[in-house]
Amino acid sequence: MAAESELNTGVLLFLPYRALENRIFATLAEAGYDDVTPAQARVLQRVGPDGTRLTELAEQAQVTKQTAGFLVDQMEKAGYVRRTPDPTDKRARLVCLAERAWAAKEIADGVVAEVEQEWEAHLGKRRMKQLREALTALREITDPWA
Amino acid sequence: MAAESELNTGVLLFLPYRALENRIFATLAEAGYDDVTPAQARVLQRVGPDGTRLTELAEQAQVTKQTAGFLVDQMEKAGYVRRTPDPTDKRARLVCLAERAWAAKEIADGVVAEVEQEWEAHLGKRRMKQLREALTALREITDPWA
DNA sequence: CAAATTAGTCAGAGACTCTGACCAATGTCA
DNA sequence: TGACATTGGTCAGAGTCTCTGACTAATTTG
Repeated sequence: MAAESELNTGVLLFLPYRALENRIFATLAEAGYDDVTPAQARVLQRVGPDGTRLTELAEQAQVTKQTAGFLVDQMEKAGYVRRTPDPTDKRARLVCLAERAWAAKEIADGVVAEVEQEWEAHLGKRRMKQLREALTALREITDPWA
Repeated sequence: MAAESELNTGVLLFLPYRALENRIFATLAEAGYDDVTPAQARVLQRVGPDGTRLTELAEQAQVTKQTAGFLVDQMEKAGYVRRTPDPTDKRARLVCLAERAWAAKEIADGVVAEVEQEWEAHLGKRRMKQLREALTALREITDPWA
């Protein structure tokens, strides 16, 4: 290789992202949550505390509502979510986190905190803060739901 | 929502990454390269200038060699890559970029440059530099091939 | 040289995602 | 109010992606 960092910013973003994701899945699997697939997790992550509609989940996870429905079906069978009728719209149902999801989420949050600490230890408090600050600002122009 | 940024660093990394990826695929598709799939692209990205072995592609893209082989087969048919015998090892073959891939890569590189400029315009030169600097440092502990 | 390793393929199955066609409830507006 | 468009969601079918397991051939190691 030649000079310092030849990588484009996309790859630079992706590398740590994937490292974190891998850690989360590995820890979750060890703890017995080996039945969540990455595809399911991408949807599960977006379920809000008061439940979220399928269509909204689909949009945010960037899949079709059919796909989202398919994944929610599986997660429902596996005990991660529940569907409850939406009181404000008889067509809709709210996807809500069930017990198993809350428990898994607790573990996942723990891993995230752990990894963030490792990163801060490596970068130093100042650069870690700058990183989060820049990424948060970037969100304004890259996150459609910001 | 409550305070400022409640999002964990993983999500923060993923959001801009996906925004960039979406832009690349959209532009590529407009330019007639609508036959590369995301899965293929993840492998294609890793092909070095002098060709790369299937096994190495598989490792870096984090898929099995069977999967990598399957994707390379398709890209070979579509004219994106070529397989040439590895002069140093009769078992192996080198996957090399073909004409169509070079052309697509040029477009993709253009989009990346464009998006990076937009980001810099939004963040300012200083914060963009800090961002890349922090990400590059992070690579030391998150990139197995660093 | 025999044994272990490494590069890659073949076969089959499961997981993921999409398009198209639908139904039911809601919203819009003349 | 009542037709029409929109929105939330499902069903059916097909194509894509990925994995596990088993196997061949070339290379490396002791």
